Amino acid sequence: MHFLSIISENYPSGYSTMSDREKSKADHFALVDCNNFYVSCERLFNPSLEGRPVIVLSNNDGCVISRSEEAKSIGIKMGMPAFTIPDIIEKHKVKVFSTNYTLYGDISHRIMNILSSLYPEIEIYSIDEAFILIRGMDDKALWKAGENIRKTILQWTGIPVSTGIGTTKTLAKAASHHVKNSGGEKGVYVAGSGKEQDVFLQNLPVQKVWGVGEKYALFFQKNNIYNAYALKRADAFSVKNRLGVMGQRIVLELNGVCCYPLNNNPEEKKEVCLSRSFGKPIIRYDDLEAATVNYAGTIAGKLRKMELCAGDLLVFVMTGKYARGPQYVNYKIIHLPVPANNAPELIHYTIIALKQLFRDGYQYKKSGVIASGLVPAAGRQLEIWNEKDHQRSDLIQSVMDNVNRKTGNKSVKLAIENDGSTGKMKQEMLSPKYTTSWEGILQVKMDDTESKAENIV
DNA sequence: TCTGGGGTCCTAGGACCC
DNA sequence: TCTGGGGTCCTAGGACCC
Repeated sequence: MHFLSIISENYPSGYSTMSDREKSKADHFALVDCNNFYVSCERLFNPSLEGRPVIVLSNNDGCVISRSEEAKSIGIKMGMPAFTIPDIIEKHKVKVFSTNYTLYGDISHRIMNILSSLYPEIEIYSIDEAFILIRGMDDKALWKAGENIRKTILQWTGIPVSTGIGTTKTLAKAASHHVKNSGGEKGVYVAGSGKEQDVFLQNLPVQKVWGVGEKYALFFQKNNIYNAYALKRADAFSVKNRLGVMGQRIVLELNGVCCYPLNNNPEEKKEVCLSRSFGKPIIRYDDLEAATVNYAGTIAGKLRKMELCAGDLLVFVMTGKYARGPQYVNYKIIHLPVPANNAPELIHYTIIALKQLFRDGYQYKKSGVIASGLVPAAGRQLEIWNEKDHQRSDLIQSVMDNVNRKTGNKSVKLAIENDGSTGKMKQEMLSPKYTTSWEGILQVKMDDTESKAENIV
């Protein structure tokens, strides 16, 4: 049965009735997106990587998470496990990097600063993307603005970006997708309006529309909707019946009805999570505890930085989902008697949970801690019975924080926190922290005939 | 041997209340 | 066959994002 067989031929009433002229000058969203961001970061400090296939791997050197154009063209797909492609790497001399978040985070920060100096109405959407609001420009001016963004960021940081522009975030996303696939050398596309926009949307497969994942794509295809244009013309209310408001919003946004305004003042986080796969499977309880306790300690630090306390702690453990042998996945939620953000308490409850979760005879591959029920540290409710212990833990923590601030990171830590060697990640091809660590700074050698940059670490 | 990690939002259904 | 009805709050799980 095709639930979407009623396709609305006319614009549903109640939608925007602006003239084309008014529309063209309306507010626009621009999505600025760094091209192959992690690879571009690696190339910044290693020019010999230009023109070569380069990839960056996820934690534990697991999957491919960033690819240069050359790597894409030889068939390396996003998310491929690295161990399945040694022959391609060998044959094409692919340069492989472990992920270096310290470096990428720092470059990202610089780019976002530049962008927000150009356009103060900005929403940082991910490490390599931001939405900005551009007001009162016509198409011609929008193209110019996009080109200027690209030129400025390239000149000031060396990172190439592309910009997609449209009257909603979904249209801006679609435009950005178009830039990357059409190899537009200007690095800009404006979704435009009328016939031109229809053609552009017809060329966008429905599964590439922002908000359409595997399940939604399947549903649309079953209903003969294969591209963004067909989805735009689908009846928003039929879609809502089957997919809920999320589906409806996608259709509305494609029609230029804004459902997702710019969020330039993101509220505080709702949860903080830290989890890792282990380099080697863990069998003993002590090792599992040693690895997991550090996550709790790190989360406590993040919470203090955000001036938040956690009301609940979720601790989980799991065996490798691809491993042979018995499988085990379990979690435990602990409601803290008093919201906390000091390491001693979070670690205390993490251990209580872990002891209940641990079963002998399994090869653990991953564990994690999620803090939720976050409340502002200043306004938290104290519980009279626990106040004494609580204040003691807070005091210990603040003394440690003070010492660490003066003497450097983690020079004082709890005895139970360890050096992180248990369950350590595999990172065999890590580049230096070029921009955030003295040891990582690039050294330049000059002689009479040539100049070359190399890093001696 | 080797397959990432950190998020958000929505919804259905259960518990509970009057 | 029929067993009250309506409301709120919470939570687990699903779907999606980068």
